[in-house]
Amino acid sequence: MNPIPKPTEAELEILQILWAHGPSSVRAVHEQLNEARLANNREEVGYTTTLKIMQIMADKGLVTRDTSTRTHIYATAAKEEDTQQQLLQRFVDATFRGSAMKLVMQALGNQQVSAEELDEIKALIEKLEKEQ
Amino acid sequence: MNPIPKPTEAELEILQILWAHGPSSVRAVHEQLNEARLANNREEVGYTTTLKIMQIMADKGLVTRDTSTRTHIYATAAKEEDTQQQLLQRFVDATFRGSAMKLVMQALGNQQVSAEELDEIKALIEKLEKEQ
DNA sequence: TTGCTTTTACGAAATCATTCGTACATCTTT
DNA sequence: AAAGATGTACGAATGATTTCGTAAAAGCAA
Repeated sequence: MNPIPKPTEAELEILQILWAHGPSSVRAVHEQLNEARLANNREEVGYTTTLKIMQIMADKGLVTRDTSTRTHIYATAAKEEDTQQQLLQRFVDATFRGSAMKLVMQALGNQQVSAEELDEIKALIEKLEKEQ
Repeated sequence: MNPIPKPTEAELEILQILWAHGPSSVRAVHEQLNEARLANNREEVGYTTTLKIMQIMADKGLVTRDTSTRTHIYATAAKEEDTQQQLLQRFVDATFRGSAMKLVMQALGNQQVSAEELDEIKALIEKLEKEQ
């Protein structure tokens, strides 16, 4: 919950992989990373680039690592939801001048949200309204 | 609607001012900018810094400018909602692995949204559900 | 053991964003 | 007209991020 240093784009990409796959070696992250990049026609990067960024992330405290074996194993330092929450706050401020409501309206209007998901959101709203 | 080059943080800050105030001179933007920065205890910047960034924005096509008088007047090249939509798409992909629903749930759960705004969102959801 | 592969570490280049100094043009005031 | 204020243009310094080459250590295979 303590404010996390803001991850850069490359760092966030790696955090996503670690959240999705759990603690991983640099090799495993690197392969996932380039797979995702290929799927989005972006440039692949070299192995030592991925390694370097993960080392920087460890320095910054974005990830922890187990160095007890030769192949170090990296894990995220913060929960996905906590990090998302902080990034969301910054994004709302920077892009929607602080209005979470505008962001939600835009997201609902133009992004892909299924009928079931809409129901879930409605249920959450009703729960929130009761709490007030 | 054509994909806009991704604005940097400094550029987005200036876009916000232009959206809020309409076409403006560098001087006017600069004053708004430093006022906002002061209010958030961030560093103020020099006039030529603001000028330079706005010139770069014109080069990139983020803004247009009227140079027919000595004091150039800058205006945003894209509508606020269109730009927000594109930034939102990128943000959802980068931070919520593409799940707009997760983003909305997080935003509703932890950001400040008033009861009236919740009602508005609920109304939008019901409208969307009818359309399906 | 000797050579091949995998891994980490480190440093430096390349790239991108931000900042500002300086120069020069134009307008305003006296 | 001269002085001062305000404006644009441009280039370069600074700082942050990303990229990768090279080296050394550790493990593996013949």
